[in-house]
Amino acid sequence: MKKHSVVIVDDHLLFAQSLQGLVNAFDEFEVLYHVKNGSELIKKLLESENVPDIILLDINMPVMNGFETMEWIKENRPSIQVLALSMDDHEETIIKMLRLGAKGYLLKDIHPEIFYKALNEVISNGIYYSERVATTLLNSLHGNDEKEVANGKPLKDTELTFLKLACTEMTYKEIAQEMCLSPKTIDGYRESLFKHFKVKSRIGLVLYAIRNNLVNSK
Amino acid sequence: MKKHSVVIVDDHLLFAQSLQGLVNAFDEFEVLYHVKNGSELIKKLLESENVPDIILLDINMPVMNGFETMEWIKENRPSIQVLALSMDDHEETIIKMLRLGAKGYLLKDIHPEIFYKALNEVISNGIYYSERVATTLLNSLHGNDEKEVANGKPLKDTELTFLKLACTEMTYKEIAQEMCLSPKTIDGYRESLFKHFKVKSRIGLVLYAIRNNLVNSK
DNA sequence: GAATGAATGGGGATTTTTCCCCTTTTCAAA
DNA sequence: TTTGAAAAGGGGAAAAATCCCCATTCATTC
Repeated sequence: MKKHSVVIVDDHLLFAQSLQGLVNAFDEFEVLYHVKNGSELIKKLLESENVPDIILLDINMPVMNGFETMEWIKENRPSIQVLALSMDDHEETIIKMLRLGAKGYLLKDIHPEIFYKALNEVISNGIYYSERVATTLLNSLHGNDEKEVANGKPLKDTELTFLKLACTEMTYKEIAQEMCLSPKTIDGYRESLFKHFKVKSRIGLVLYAIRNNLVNSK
Repeated sequence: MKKHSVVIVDDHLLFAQSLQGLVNAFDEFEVLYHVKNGSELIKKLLESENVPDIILLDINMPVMNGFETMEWIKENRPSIQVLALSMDDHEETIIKMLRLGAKGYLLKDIHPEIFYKALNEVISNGIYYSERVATTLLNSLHGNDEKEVANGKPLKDTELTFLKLACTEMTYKEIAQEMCLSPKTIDGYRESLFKHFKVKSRIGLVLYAIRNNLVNSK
């Protein structure tokens, strides 16, 4: 029986190496290779005709993160089953990744047996949702429509730009100059995002953005 | 030859399991057991007379984190060599952990061979500093005295309490009420921390606190 | 006892943030 | 071509944050 091939994309070498050992311990799976980020993955995929069955994709990586990488895979190698792999259990991150086409979302603190189950499920069913991820998805649907819009709708480019700058020590006046807009327009963005995220102050906005990975916190 | 015994403390089961496989693959080491947090570790240490040689200690854990656990080990099982294990490469975290008595600080993205080297070093030399950690330590010493004081001196309890509350949507007035102090005293803390951390605004303070794990960002 | 320094707190001014109500411009759908 | 919604921008005021200078208390040290 031919083993299902797995590729690991994770910048934490220790984790990647350990994970590779774990996967190889399963009879049905074997690791083709592992790479440190999306760029390296794409290079490997382009230069090799050996297409993996499954990609285990970390989200938080330097150089090219999981979201960008997922987009590329969806566009160029749609047949590969991608399982997102992250420590981040925030709703927005999970939803974003699944919308981009990931077939499952594994939290790094799951039990190895569940991990094994996930690999099998994604091969046989083309999808794997853990209970926790399914619950998260349900919760996001059960909220009122307002919240659904709030958490599901992607931010416009200008809003995201503003949000990133709001997560710095710049004043709104400086942000306005930076974005070549009137301070009043910036004030409009601010008010809009306050309502959108249900926060009461710029501090709340920054905390929300960081907690939900809308900006790089580090 | 008796193998050196290793205990893993990490809430990421997948990582812990994988790491266990890696350690067991080394001839000189074997994993005694792994636990999910500090509380479980202490329970195991107390009920078993089999004292491990090395503890691999994650820092970010629910229930009982790495700092608290380290303090307990230093107090009650000082003979055990503890290697801190974290994704967090921020200066304050590293220094805090080493001051608490960790014999080394491993970043989770290190190469498995370096990991192997670290295990051996901590057995033979009682200490292992990676180049990156050593550099971080050096940088923290090479800064001017002001910075050394700023980054090395632990915060007073009141300041830390204020800092945590400042990382919420509360106004200073509300924080003052919460801490049963005059708003003016709070203003003093604020100004002091601004200078201490070289930030210009409350936003800057929040970002600094989160980036340096002075508060829980999530 | 005097000096030093930290913790606490006040006065007061300026800047920034926050909020609400409004107008103009733009741009695409009807 | 109209119309309607979204984006951009404005006025103005209240609240919060920021800053600087200073007073009191209290313990420690010289």
